[in-house]
This record gives sequence, structure tokens and C-alpha cells, in this order.
Amino acid sequence: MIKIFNTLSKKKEVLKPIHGDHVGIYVCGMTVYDYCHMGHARVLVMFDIISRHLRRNFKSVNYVRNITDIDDKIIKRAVENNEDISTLTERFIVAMHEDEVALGNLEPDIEPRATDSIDQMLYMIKSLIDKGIAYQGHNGDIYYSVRNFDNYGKLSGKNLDELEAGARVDVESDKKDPLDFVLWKMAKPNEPKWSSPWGDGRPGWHIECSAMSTHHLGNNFDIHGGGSDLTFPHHENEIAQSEGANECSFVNTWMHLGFVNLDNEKMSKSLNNFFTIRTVLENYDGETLRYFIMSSHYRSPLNFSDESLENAKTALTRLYTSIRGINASDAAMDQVSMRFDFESRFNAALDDDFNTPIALSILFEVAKLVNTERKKDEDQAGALAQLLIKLGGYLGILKSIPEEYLQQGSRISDEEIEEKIKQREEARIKKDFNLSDQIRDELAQIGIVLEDSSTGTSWRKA
RNA sequence: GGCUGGGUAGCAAAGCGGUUAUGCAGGGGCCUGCAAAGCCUUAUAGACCGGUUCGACUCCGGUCCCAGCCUCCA
Repeated sequence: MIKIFNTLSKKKEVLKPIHGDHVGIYVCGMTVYDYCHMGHARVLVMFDIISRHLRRNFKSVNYVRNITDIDDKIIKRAVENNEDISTLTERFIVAMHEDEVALGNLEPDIEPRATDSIDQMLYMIKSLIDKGIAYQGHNGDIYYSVRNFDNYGKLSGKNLDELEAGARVDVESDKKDPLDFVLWKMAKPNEPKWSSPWGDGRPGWHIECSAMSTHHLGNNFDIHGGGSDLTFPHHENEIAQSEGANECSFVNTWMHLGFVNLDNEKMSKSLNNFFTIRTVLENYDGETLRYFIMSSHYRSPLNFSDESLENAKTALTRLYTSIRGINASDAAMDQVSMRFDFESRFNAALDDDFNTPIALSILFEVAKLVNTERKKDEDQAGALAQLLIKLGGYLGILKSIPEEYLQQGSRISDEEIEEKIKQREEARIKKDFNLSDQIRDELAQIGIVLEDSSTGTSWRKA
């Protein structure tokens, strides 16, 4: 039984899929005119973890995440760069997928692009016009009439009259109501355009998600997610469009992620205080980033800092260290899983609104037991290690060979390190501890940590 | 101003009306030539003020503070 906090009801609710054992989930993806930043990383990683958990609990899951490849910012950036829009968007789509691989994500089932979905949008706009909920302004643009949709504001808890009071004066007051929003924009010279019954133009931002989500998942589907900043107006407008056009309930469960903060302030494009994923990857591996993202609950703010990344790195190192040098084995894993309640508690944590911090805490419990068992009962330690790898896998971590993970990115070759270790070993045999400690210090200087044990000396990256 | 969230130990971050969160850092110990890693052990919480209760960090009310949305943003 999976419970999810629904923004619509502001409560945790049991997920009851509309179509038996099948779950449809749509996530608002990227507008591809720049590299993804850490806020995007959170959406990418969290919904990957969410979809993995759903797949383990339901027979089938259709995870749709769109790509916005036409909008004002893209046009603006293409002009600035003096490049084709499609060249620009293709470049950043490739970059996004590279980032995603680094973060250890699985691919969504479908990644529809706005520019491939124009027909569905036109169909929906036409339907809205036919129903009298949309109209054409004097400039030719098609607008959605918020006053003609009864439930406007139900997701964000906003009230039309209060919004009205705070509304800014619209320069193009071609709208009947300042809160009306564009469904279709008439093309300006040198802008990309598609033909429509109302004239050549391009879609407004909100209509694409209504069209693509319902096209792939049906007029009423299970889960729709995105960052909290999309709650209003984007998701509110999606509801207005979809429910207005289809005359049925749109989304059952709305999920919104908290922000990634920098110095207690939202990381965002407009504040220009963001770090791109690839910048962070220069100093930390993708798995550390992934761990960092899941170390707080998805609805809480996630504070980005060197300290928290270091924390994530250390924590992950502890997990990998526990399974290092152990013969992880499936053989006894099931018995071990039965004997201890790690797996059931782990699943229960994720069932409860995808509580990744609790799930991670259970990983550490397993790791500790691996560490205590490895000298007592090797088989049991191996089975526990296998369990740890399995549970980590559910979150998309602990997939690497421990040795490789712990040694990755060292500045000198493995051979050189092994040579130094050999020299140090010889010095130790001769009890020349000055020399042996000197060698260890030298390696420490370049970030190589040595660890002696009864079976020999191993090394890892600091 | 309206609407949302939130304030937990040195830091990060969860659950929970009465019983160990977890990771890092700190103290003591074991192990080690010494370390590191690991293990054992230990200290440090719940913004403030009231209320409900046998009992509240957890429920209710108020105060203060912080963030977010109300304009493009994941």
C-alpha cells in the first residue's frame, strides 16, 4: 500500500490506480535551452526513484516526462547564439541525457516533445473554443478564459478575486481578464510557426502538458508531478485546460518537490544562483549527487553546499566500505532477509510517501551488521552484503564494484600506488616505521588513504 | 497584503503522544608498530508562550522567525 501526499487534498492518500494494476505518471520535464541545474537534478532523480518503486509494486507503470522544445526562452537563446532552434534544443537534450546517465537514472518510458505534439494541442484548443472557455483576442492570440472554469485555483488554493487584486497590469490587455492565459500565439516575423485554424503561430506553455499527458495517459490519470514552482500557474492552468476540454477529472494525485536551496534561498534561473549538474560533477561523482538528493525527503527543502555534498560522499563511502572485499552472495540472502526485517522496513519507508531518508537509514543498519558479521559468520555477512546491494539498487545506488567506486579518480596510476604499498610493506617488515609512515603520508598528500588489515593493505580515494 | 510549507541536538536529516532514528563531527574504549577502516560505549535536541493529557518534540491555540507561490522558473 503506497501512500502519497497529494497537493490537491494536502493529505497523504493511498494510491489506488485508476486502471487496476497499471499506474500512469506524468512529470513536467525540462525546457531545453541550457544545461540542467541541481533543481532539475532533483526532479530527475526523485521521479526516477518514485517510478522504480511504483514498478516494484504494480504490474505496469507508464512514466511520461516531456521535453519543452519550443518557447520564448528557447527562441531568445537561439537568436543570441545565432543558431537554429533545433540545433540548440538537440544539444541540450543530449546534455540532459548525459547528466541523467551520470546520476544513475533509468529512462522514462516516453519523452514526448512539444514540437511533436502540436496536433494534440490544436485539438484541445479547438475543443476549448467550442465549449466557450477559450476565445480569440484582437491580436489573434487564443486565450483561456479563467472565469469560465468553475474550479480555477483548486490546486494552489488561490482564489480568482484575490489573484485579481494582486495581478499586474497586462501590457497586452487584449485579454478579457488579466488572469487569462495564452493557448496559441500568433507568429511574429522570423519566429517558428505551425499552421492552425486561427492563423500561423505556436503554442502557449501550459497547453503542451495538458495535451501530451492526456494523449499518452488518458483524460484521467494517476500521478502528475513537478517542482513546487509549477503548482501555480502551470499546473493550475493544466487542470483548467484539461478538465475544461475533457469534462472529466484530470489528475488524481499531484506531487510537488521542494526546492534545492543555496544559502537558504531557492536555486533558480531567474536568481542566477544555480549550479549546473555538470559543474558539480567536476568535483563529485554522480552517485554522490544522487545520494545527496535522496538524503532529504522530496517535499523538504534541500540545501546545496560543499558540506552537504561532502557528507553524502562520506556516507556513501561508508556503505561501499562495508561491502568491500566481501563475497556477496545470493545463496542465503532470502533467509537473511526473512530473519531480519530490513527489507520490509525499507519498503515500508518508501511506501510512506517515498521516505528516502528512512530508507537510507536502514541501509546503514544493514551495513553495520555486515561489518560485525564479517568476522563472525562470513556466509551471513555475504548474504547481508547482497541484501544491501539489492536495497541500494532499488534507490539506484551501490551498483558499482566497491573497489572501483572507492578508488575512482585517483591522480596516479594503480600500479604506482601498488608499488608504493609494496615499498611500505618492506619497510614495515624491517620495522622501519619512519619510512613506512613517510610513504603513507606521501600518498595521503595526493588523496590516497591506506588501510591495513590482516589480509594486507588496501587503498581508497580520500 | 493573500495563500502554502517549515522552525529537531555541533552539522545534516527522519519517525513518533510514553521505548535506539540514521550519517558526519565530539568524548571514552577495543583493534593497530602508529594510523586508517571497523566494532563497543557515551554526551549533546525539539523557536517561544499557553492549553489538552496520567504523560507532548509529537495534538490544539497564540507569538516570533524563515522559506516559497501570487511574474518566467524543476
